[in-house]
Amino acid sequence: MARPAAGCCDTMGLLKKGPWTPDEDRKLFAYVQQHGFGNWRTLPEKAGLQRCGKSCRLRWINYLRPDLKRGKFSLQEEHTIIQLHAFLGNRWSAIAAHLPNRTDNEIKNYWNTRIKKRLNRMGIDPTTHKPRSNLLIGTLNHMAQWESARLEAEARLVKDSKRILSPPSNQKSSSNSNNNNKGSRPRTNKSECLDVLKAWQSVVTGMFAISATNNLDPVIFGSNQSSWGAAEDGSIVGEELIFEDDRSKYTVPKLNNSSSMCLRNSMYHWTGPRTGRYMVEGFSDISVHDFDYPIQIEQNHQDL
DNA sequence: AAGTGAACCAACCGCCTTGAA
DNA sequence: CTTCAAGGCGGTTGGTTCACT
Repeated sequence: MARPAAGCCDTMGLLKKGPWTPDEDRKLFAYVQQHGFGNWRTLPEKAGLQRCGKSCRLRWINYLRPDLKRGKFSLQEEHTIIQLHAFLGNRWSAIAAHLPNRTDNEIKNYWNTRIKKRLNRMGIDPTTHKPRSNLLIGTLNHMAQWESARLEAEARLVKDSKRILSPPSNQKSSSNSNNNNKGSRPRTNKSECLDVLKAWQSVVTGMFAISATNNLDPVIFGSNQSSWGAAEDGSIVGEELIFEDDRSKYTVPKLNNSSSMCLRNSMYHWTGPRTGRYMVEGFSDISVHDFDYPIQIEQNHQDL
């Protein structure tokens, strides 16, 4: 095919390239306003521009079009982009079709410079929208250790419970030669395994807290199958963590006897009574999976 | 104040699709 | 059916601005 150099109708190298000047913008805008853009190839000459038609078209579509909405993307727009990208992939024009007054170029830039990086920081593959395996493996190893410790502690609890229940009432544990090797700390019905649970909670919430202090987005780890429940006696201590940046507010509720945390469908899910708060605002795209756990989402006051 | 790297974004490049001849 | 022009699209580049040291 005797086709000119791809991408440009300027075969002689006579046409201007690079940033548009205000004067060029005025000429293009005035011409399109008056005549419309019938044929981009012939438009530059008619409009008195030393540009190729393709360049004019791009300038009009991405910058001069009067219906363009410029400036910061709202949280709602960001949600839409992430969700549509999960379905459509890098089909920017298709995504742009769902975001009135935004250009595909703008969305593409926003994705590549911000959302993509953020997802990466969170250990989520921006292409597949799933947790990255290496992070997952590391996390799973870590979790496996905790799970192992938990099971061990639970086994010890059961064992201790039997021992506590079995002696006659007149025999105190402090006088029991089998039970005095670690001092005479009185037993309570607070199980030892709860220390593991507390530690686990501090690790999990710590992840979020660290993320917050580093001005990063919360990290959501995920896997499947493994599950973890909260203490049954409600003795876990710790406060609900709330932190926020200029756009979002994140809440990590404390675990107690009426709430629990588990892994399912590659996500952590907290369950429990409604607190009026939400888990991780701003990432509903990530949370939208076919799980049957209610996730509280509270709209931020700033956007939406 | 100067230097440096990161972040941002406009614009370009090259390939693909579409529709007319 | 083939060819070709034009428009459309996504990837990439490079200049500018910002933040930090």
